[in-house]
Amino acid sequence: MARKTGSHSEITGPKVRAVALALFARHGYAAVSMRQIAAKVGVQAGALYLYTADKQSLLFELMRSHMETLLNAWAQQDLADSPQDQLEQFTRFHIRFHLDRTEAVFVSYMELRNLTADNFAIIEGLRKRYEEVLENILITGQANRVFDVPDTKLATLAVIAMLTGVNTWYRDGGRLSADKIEAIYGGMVRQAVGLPDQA
Amino acid sequence: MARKTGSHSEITGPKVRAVALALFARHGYAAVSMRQIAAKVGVQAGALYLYTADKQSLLFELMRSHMETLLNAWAQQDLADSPQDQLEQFTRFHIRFHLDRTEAVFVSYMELRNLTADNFAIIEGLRKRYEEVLENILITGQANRVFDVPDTKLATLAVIAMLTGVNTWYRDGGRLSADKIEAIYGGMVRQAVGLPDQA
DNA sequence: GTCTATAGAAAGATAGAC
DNA sequence: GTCTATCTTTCTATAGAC
Repeated sequence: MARKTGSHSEITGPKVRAVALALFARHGYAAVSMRQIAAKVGVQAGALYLYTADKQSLLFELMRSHMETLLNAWAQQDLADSPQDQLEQFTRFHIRFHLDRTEAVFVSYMELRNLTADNFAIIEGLRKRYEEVLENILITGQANRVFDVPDTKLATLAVIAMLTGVNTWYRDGGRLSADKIEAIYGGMVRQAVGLPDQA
Repeated sequence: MARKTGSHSEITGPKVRAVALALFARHGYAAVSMRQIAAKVGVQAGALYLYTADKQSLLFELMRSHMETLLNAWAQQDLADSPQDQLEQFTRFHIRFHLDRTEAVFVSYMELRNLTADNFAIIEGLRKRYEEVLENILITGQANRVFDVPDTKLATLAVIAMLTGVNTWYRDGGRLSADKIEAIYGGMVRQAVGLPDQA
């Protein structure tokens, strides 16, 4: 019952995905060859097809996994009581989660057009579920008259774009710590939805 | 002195760039072949090299041209007097300009990693010059105590990310007109920098 | 499970005819 | 100015040995 010696599928499989993620993030899906991935993993190109049906499946699996990890991570949050606190919670959660996975975020935003139509539809569905998390917070706060948001749909997209934008310039060891950035963005988001400067 | 009949460099050259822009925007730089571009232009692949030194130069020229058009368009604006009005002017200008050139915007943000190091540095320089336009407005408004912006650098990046994000979801004939979108985003930006709901 | 070998297609770019 | 033809390289994916 012992597994055959030399079998490394539990190691090599994840390594293939990790290497592919790094290379896709740096050079782009279309610019990366299966040979490049194989070389970095330390196997021959043909061996990759033991771990993925093809290059497209490799990309899709990376994106699907990223989106589901995101949704699961939010689902495990202990949701705050008031819409104001939920908004701050979401802001900090979003920035932190995305700064912790810059490669997956980059690939998930940049490589959408390289998905097949079917795969694209699945990823889009997951992305919309995440947007609904924020929109529901805004809708509740608007109904309670604590927010001033003329269009919750646009505000959702505006806030998410603003927060995800941090990934385009943040670098470890830069001028501001992640915590400080969360605080500053938290303040800007509060003001953007019409809350006073401090609760 | 008459130009040789059958010479079309003034027509074909721009057409090559227009076709390349459309294809790069849709499929990505790395995924588009010179043969595909040539087929859409209506020439053979070899003929493209009469209008561009290579594929990289074609990409760079599209991005450089886009950024310089952007900077020139802003330079020709009649600048408003107060920081508040300048901020609204910038918001409307940015959304309008970017919605009018979705392909160039897409390529200029997505294909940065496919530029050579030298070309990347040039494009980055142009992008920073544009960011300074907004940051200078925020700095002035902050100095005059009409804005409440704890960090003008972060606020600059946050506002630009928010505004450019419109391009990811806007479609002609959608729920909201460009003018309405400008108004709603104008309001959110005002609030984000600490201005009251209406001037 | 990984290898070598290779099929088969397509890429960027150039040469030289017209 | 555009063409055909081609050089050279590289690609994804598969077949079959071990």
